[in-house]
Amino acid sequence: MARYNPKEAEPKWRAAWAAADVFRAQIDHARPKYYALEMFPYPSGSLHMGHVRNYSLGDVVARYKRARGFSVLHPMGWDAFGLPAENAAMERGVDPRAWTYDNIAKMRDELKRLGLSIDWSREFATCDPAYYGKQQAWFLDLWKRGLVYRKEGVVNWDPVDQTVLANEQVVDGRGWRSGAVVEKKKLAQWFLRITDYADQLLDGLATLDRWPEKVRLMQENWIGRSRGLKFAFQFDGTAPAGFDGLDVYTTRPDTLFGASFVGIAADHPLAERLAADPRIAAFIAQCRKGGASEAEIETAEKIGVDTGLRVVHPFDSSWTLPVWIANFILMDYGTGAIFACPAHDQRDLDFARKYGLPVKPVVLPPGEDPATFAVGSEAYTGPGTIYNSAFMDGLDVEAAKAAAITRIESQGQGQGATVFRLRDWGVARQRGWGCPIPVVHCPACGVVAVPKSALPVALPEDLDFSRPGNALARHPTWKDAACPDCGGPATRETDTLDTFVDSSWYFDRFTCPDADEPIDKAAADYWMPVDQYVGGIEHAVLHLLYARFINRALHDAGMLSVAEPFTGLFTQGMVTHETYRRQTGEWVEPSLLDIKAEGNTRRAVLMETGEPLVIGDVEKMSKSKRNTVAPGEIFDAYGVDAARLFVLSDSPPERDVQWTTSGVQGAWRFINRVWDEFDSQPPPAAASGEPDAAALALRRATHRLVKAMTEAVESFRFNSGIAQLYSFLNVLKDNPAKSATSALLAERHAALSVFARLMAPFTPHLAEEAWARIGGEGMVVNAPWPDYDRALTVDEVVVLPVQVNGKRRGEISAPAGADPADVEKIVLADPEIARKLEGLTIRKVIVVKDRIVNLVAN
RNA sequence: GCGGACGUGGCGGAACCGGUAGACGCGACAGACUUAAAAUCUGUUUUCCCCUGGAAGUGCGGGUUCGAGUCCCGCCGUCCGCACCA
Repeated sequence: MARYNPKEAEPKWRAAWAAADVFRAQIDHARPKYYALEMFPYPSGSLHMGHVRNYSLGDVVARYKRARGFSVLHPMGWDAFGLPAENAAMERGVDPRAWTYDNIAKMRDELKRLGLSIDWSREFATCDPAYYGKQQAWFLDLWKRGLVYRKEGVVNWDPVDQTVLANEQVVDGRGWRSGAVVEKKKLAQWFLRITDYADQLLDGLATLDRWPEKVRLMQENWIGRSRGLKFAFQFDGTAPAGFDGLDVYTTRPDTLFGASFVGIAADHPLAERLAADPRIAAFIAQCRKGGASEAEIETAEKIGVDTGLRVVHPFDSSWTLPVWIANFILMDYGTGAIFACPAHDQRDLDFARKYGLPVKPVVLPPGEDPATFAVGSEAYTGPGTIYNSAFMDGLDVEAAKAAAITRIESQGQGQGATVFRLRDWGVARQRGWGCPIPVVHCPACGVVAVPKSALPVALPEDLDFSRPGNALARHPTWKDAACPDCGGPATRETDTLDTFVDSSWYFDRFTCPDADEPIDKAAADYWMPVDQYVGGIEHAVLHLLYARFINRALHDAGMLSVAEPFTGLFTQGMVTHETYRRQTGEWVEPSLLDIKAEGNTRRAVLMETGEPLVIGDVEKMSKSKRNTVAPGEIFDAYGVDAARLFVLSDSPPERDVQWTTSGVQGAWRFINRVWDEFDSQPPPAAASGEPDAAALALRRATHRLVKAMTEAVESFRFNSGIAQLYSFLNVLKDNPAKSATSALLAERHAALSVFARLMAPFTPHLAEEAWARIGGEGMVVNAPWPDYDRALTVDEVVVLPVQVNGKRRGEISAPAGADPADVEKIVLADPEIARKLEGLTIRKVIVVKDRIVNLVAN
């Protein structure tokens, strides 16, 4: 049997594709367009299996759509700014620019080796001045439109990376990259007004019907829209200087008559104003000390201090409420102040019980008696009828909310309000390896935009990264500039933009990588939106929310016609591997060990010494657990197609896939068996006469395969599709060329031609080699996806299982589409089934056409 | 605590609309080829039993239905996201 030789075939076909320039994307209004995109990689220097999976998945889509006649855009670039380059520079004394471009060169070679259907002519890196200069241009446009502002504010400070983090980049109170506990720091910051788009971003989710429900939900929760009432309490007696009233926000205005006290955050300006009182000062200090980590919040007891101030109830001027400072109220949500209704809010209840404050129920649960209903240690938050509430008595919760809002509005004390959890996006980073914010600070004119003619504001060549901190800020001359307005001496802004800004519009730029404007509208109008975006779930709220925001902002600035950038999103699972440790606890990498199987148990030993190892959990491939497998080594051993095939075949794409050596060997075996079928097929001979039974059966199987594969690819069930290819190969093996009639040989040739086209998105190199072997015209990459005849996907005679009372008791054969009455006759005439029915009377016969027969009998 | 997803052989998984549960692959076992091994090929492989057949079986307990892995109710478990959000 001839072995398939990927070492020879794979480079040959990649060269052939490149020579024919087949993947160049071209605007062609005669054809439907398709934009397939995978999240672009950070150029870390080496390809890992996660990349192999991500880009193989996207490549299946891109190649399939090409074969279906779409004009396809499938580009690639590099998310190239960011801290790893600075860290490499600091640790090894290399230049971050050189380090990054070297890594890009290495990874480009590895990616090209994967045989992806990429239009490489559109490649760029976000650290190219030609890219970030255009980013600076639209940044200034957004500034002009009021979407960029500077504000002194409390920011999340990562003490390890020495930079500011956005809220989205703080996970469990720690920096998303460094893992360091985040500190609060006051700093002048640049913000993008993402909150202006909160409603749009939320409502837009409803239109994204080809996004995973999970991601839409995560964004919905992150944006966190809530509707309620914002109103001001008047102080009883003299108001503290500078305070007319006390603004609070509530989603439960229906419970206003259950008010017990008013609470403010420790960071609230009023609390700070009262800090002259040492008791209050001490309490504020105590609150600030408390960490923001998950565990601390979980266990933190609700504590507070009474300010001594009192405010007047909005619906009863004779009723006053005490004002407390409480640790469970957050300054950065709502107004940083609440009115508390302990009977119907658990936090308020815990607090009220601790400090002996009143608990007065105002919502009566259905079926409860108002005379006896009482709240114990659990607040009642369910539906019910309002009572103890003057003008709201008898209303249900929703009606009471509306009534309370109307009354407050008519009193001029406040109004219905929508509040978001989403905060504006702090985009400035105190880093040298990033896109400079294109402004100068002039002592006379203030903050002044750099004119577009002077863009890009490029990074200097000679940044010093030997020490932590902002290399740009300490550069001796770079920041010196003339003010564009008055010409006087001024200082450049030394903050750079968050790298998530870089990745928020690269897909737009891919449509026109050489345009003078940031986005060429004609090109973007043709290609956008991205029809299928593929990437990891970890970007569910970071990148995917920012990109949606920026795209909308650019749309509103007239640069784009499309508001939502990605109409289809697919989030793929991770690549995992078993972990192995020595008895001492040290991790051992897979290449150093041997797995021995005894029956159903497996044992791992160190290859060199035979030392037994502990087989641990299956986890995401990571350097720290040493459970990685280098793609390059797999490509060398089995070829690229085997690696692609395995990561695509072994699990559904959205789930994690477990890398195993035996699995990739299975894929390699399949490739050789496929090759053997093509290799053993003699040159096409004239088909002789009518196809015989075997040929017809093969034809039907082929049409069934096309149907199954088409449906599997369309619905991202690539693993099932590949299983169909495996099954079909078994059919081919059962009809070998060497013993075939000439009619069957002709049918085999047709089947192989279909097979080559169906496997092309998955194993593109093998498909070309196989296509050439059977004399296919041109390259398979240019061959159309095969069609199928629905009539041929069903057999003429179907085997129907026959159940008696729901249990399988036999089967019969019937013509496809046979009338239920005829099927019933066949069933009743069957002696085997008659035997099973002995002593029973048939009560009912259910015939499901071409599927099953069920006899109900007793 | 809130929200969501998922529980199927030794393993990854299939079963798309409620219609033969376990496709396909991996592993294991047996056989062929071989001096031998690797590779390759052929076969078997959910469990149990009184084995020409039969029973049970998709986390557990109920329900709907002629028929449930699939739908409904209640538990249990695993994973993910958010988390003092007023």
